[in-house]
Amino acid sequence: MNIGQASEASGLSAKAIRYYESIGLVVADRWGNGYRRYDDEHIHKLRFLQRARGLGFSVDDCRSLLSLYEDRNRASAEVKQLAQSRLSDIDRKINELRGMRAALSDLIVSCHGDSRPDCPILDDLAGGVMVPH
Amino acid sequence: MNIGQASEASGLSAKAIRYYESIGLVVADRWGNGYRRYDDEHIHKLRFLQRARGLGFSVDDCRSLLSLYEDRNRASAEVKQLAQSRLSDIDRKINELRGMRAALSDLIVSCHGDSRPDCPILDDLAGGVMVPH
DNA sequence: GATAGACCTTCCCCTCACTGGAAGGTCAAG
DNA sequence: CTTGACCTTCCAGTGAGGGGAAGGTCTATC
Repeated sequence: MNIGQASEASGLSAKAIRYYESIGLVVADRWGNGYRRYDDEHIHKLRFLQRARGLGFSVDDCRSLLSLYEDRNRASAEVKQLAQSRLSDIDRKINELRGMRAALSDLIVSCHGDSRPDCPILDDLAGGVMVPH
Repeated sequence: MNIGQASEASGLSAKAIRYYESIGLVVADRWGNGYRRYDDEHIHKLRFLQRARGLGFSVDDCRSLLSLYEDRNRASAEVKQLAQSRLSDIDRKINELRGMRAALSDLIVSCHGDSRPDCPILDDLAGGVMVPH
């Protein structure tokens, strides 16, 4: 299997796969012509990476997860802890975005949005004045 | 006012202020000794930037907002549209994070998290199998 | 007047997780 | 033999600054 098929099979771009190899995450074998050769084990790990990245784990998290995955004797507690810390990150981000959303939404509601030049959004940004409800 | 006071007054780091100057957002005057000099107008714009960035506007958005702010004849509709598109971005991100959160949370619940090596989180990442409720 | 320390300057490299592109090698089909 | 798809490595860039070096400047103290 060349990198093109590996890309298709894993859902990662060829660029990403080469990048993961360059940082030592999933290192392919080589054919005689220098092309990368992937077997099922590689694809498995690449899919693992693709899914973990999709869940928001950093590449560094993925390195830990992969090594935990390859260690037959690891405790699941370690993995759970990593996942829980990711969950906290996600919750924090969601809350932050909700705060932004509320502020921005208030501003948008209060802006008539026509051709008149006075705009509560800019006024708020300029002065930091709270928009009255 | 030197950059240190400008930093304190605006809530931006000196590095950020220099960066904004380097990309032409807020360009300071200079004293005779080469130090940057800030007046109230500069501080005003820097605070504007700080608030807009805090609401998640990109630096490029900020460039637009600043020029809209400086244009006495602009229509508020333009600003409102920019803000609304930001709001959509935020909603999209929140939904994406909620999806991640749900998936991750399911996995965490199903993982006993003790010293046993079998771990549904890793199993899911490895196989892409849905965790049964 | 010397010196210490706080502040300022520019400059360059680092981040993160890749993406884009250039220059060139390899392979299968026609 | 050529075309086009595929592959290789390497270099540069992204966003939004952060870290730190090397050196200039200001103020206070001795």
